[in-house]
Amino acid sequence: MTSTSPSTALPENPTLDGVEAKMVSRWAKERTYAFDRSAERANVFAIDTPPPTASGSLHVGHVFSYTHTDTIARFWRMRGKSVFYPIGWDDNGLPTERRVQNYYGVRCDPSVAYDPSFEPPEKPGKQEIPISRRNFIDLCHELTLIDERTFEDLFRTLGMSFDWDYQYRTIDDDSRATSQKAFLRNVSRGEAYNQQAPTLWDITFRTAVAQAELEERERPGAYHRIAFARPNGDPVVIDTTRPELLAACVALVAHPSDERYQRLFGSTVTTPLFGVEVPVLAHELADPQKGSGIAMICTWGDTTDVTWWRELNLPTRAIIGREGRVVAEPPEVITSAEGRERYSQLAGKTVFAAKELVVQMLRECGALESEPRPINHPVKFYERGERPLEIVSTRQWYVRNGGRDSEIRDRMLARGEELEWIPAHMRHRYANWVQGLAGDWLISRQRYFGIALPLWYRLDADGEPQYDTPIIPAEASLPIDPASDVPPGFEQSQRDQPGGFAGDPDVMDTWATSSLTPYIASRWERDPDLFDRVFPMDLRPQGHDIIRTWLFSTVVRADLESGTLPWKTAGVSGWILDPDRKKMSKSKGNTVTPIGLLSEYGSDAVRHWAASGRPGTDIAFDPQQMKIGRRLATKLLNASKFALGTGASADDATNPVTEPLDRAMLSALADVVEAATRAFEQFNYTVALERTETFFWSFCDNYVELVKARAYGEGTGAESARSALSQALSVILRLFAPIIPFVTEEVWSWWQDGSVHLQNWPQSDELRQSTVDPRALPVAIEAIAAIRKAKSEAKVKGSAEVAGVVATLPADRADVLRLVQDDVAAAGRASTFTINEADIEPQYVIELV
RNA sequence: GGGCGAUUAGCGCAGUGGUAGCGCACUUCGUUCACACCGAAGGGGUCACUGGUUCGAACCCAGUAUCGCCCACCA
Repeated sequence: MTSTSPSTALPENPTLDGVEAKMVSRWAKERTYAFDRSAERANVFAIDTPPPTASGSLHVGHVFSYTHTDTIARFWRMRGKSVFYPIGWDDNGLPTERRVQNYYGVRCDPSVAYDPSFEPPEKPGKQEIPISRRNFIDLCHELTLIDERTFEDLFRTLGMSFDWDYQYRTIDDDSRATSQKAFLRNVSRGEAYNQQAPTLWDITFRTAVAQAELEERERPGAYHRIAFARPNGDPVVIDTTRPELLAACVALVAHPSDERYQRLFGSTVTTPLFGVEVPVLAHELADPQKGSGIAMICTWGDTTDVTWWRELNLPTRAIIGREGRVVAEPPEVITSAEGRERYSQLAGKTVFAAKELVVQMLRECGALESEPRPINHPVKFYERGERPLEIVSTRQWYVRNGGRDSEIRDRMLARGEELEWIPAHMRHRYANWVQGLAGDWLISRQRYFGIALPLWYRLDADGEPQYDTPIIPAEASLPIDPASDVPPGFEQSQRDQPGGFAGDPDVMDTWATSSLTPYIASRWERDPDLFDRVFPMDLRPQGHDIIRTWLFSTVVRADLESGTLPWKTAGVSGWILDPDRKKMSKSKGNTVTPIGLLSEYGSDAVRHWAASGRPGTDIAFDPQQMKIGRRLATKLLNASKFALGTGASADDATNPVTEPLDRAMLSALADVVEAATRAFEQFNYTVALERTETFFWSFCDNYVELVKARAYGEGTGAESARSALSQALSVILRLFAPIIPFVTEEVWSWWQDGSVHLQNWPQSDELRQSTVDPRALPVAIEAIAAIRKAKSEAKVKGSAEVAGVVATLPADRADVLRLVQDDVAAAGRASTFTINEADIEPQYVIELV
């Protein structure tokens, strides 16, 4: 049989130039990656793709982890699954607000009236322009759309096989309706509640912050030794880093077993400066080793204060307001004229200024036992904030997540056990977090660009909101904006009037919405047919830094709403570290933008580099590594052209493979197929790549060299060679396709129909040869390597003629060598080839011309 | 303080009981004959340390050290 396939059209000079653009447009036009929604659930592979933060920028870390998921998606697609691979954009929340603020030079001021004709300046001015909430939100929508277009271009260039018809935005109406509906279901089942309570508060952004958004930073501070007075005038000295909270002091506390303070428990002392009588109490959390062993409890200097305040039933004397300044009114308990006068000097001051003044006052009245001793200590910050958090009493909405309820906590821990984790040890991070929860999930935020809490409150005759009985909208009316929509049974004129209603002014935490991505992407209750085919999903890919936020909150929501895990497997990816092994992040300024990498090395090269990072492991960024994939892609072009240039075509794959070398090569390839398949099934794209790549280079360097002379000839030997080349190339392209989709598609297009990405994943049994000595290939390689070595040592070129080769090796290996003798002689350009048998290590004597 | 991970060639990394590997970098040689974004042949490692298990340990066990990450109540 000769090569007659009309589809074979080899390029003169194969090149990678322009291949990305060509394939991106072809895949879009042909809808290569469209989800087949007629598939039953069992035949679907559904992925809960992380929606990138639209206001950020994509960096090389995104390229890394998104590539990992894409290889898995492509593998399952070729295995015949209908792959549900949507993409969303996380565009609600504070990051967007900050970006809009900087990009346009504006500031949201809810007191400003809406200006329909407002246009932002060309360039941001020095002074931020105050604009209405509605204008601000319009700009958020505008800018995120621009950003998302840029992201889409990058993802397409990278070769992500998303189905772009299943896009969502976390701020679009569908996401808003889903988020509000899920929240209202939580409310109706008693899983969400509102409460006035001490709240971690960011004074810059003026919003409450959840436990999951905290981070600790080392900050300089100082111990201040302050003397309280016993009724008899004896001093009791405490150490504090927060002397400015003295007016908020409600008690002193020491460890119950601390002998130094035993006699004080139950007695009272008087605060300096303000003359307030406070009790001395005992509590296990007081650490005898810290400071003087006795601490001042204030409302509230830190989370320990909150614990003490709650467990010891102490009164509230909060003095720090939402702006981070001392409030105007002193606590009622300060009654002395002197105390009230001192307080009035503090009122309105920032925490920092108040601290200085209190220290000065203490010094003047002799209550400062010694000068402040500087220390460095951990201080809690909002992860995006720049000033330490304060604790302020506010009313907020919470969702029960096990933080205050051991039954729910145990259930969430069980979910963590039920989930398959890749890599397995990430399971501990989840358990660690859930076990350490300090309270329920605070989901309300005092911000603008977010999804509104879909509630109103009745106002009583005094205009006070009735928080216990919120007015809940009908699900069909969602999404709603309580700031402009009017609840059923009320008139707009009753807004904010006594006896009328008020809209909840807050928005939901961004995680309250992104915890619903499995519901948003699968169009929960908007498209029940789709939902049933894809939920619960198969895979959640994500970074390990957001196990405590995105992963955990998604598990919570699915447990509460559906009583199930949201997905079967969590694939946790590692970080990209810079060459100094520090995590790359924008704030450190050590990020690498992917666009330059993609254009310099090509998408396949960058993907190859990404796929060489094992699941879950951090990897140091080194642009040198991009060259490996580039070289592979180039090799694939040239080797394919050469193999097909022998005349091998798609039709030849059905020719009988008769030659031992060919049969041994195909059997070795069958082993590779099995290993790669097993690896991919375990999400290990790295091992799949490594096995395929090793085989491919040996295939090029050895098998193709050994067989080329025969393949160019005629007869059964030539037909066998061309069949083996055709089969092997087809399989190799398919094995590589998930990792390097561009070059494989390019080569496939030269000689095959359709997209390589829609072909069946290769099966080992199609390649496995029933009668073959598998040693034929390694023995042939050993022989040709010996000839090459002799030529290299003699410093002659590889194409030099060889007068004769004498091989001496054990009888059974000699038999194998005889099977491939002609191929070796041809490839080595040896005119005579003699095989002797002896029970020694194989030995080759090469006589050069 | 609790938890998790890492430590293998100059650099980046594979290798989980059977003769230490890959890529980059390095050395030498080789381009009309698929590929210079190339090929061939080389050099280079007490597998962090100390014990133990085993016929045999980079691998299993115990401990130590160093680095990194996560968590924990900031006096």
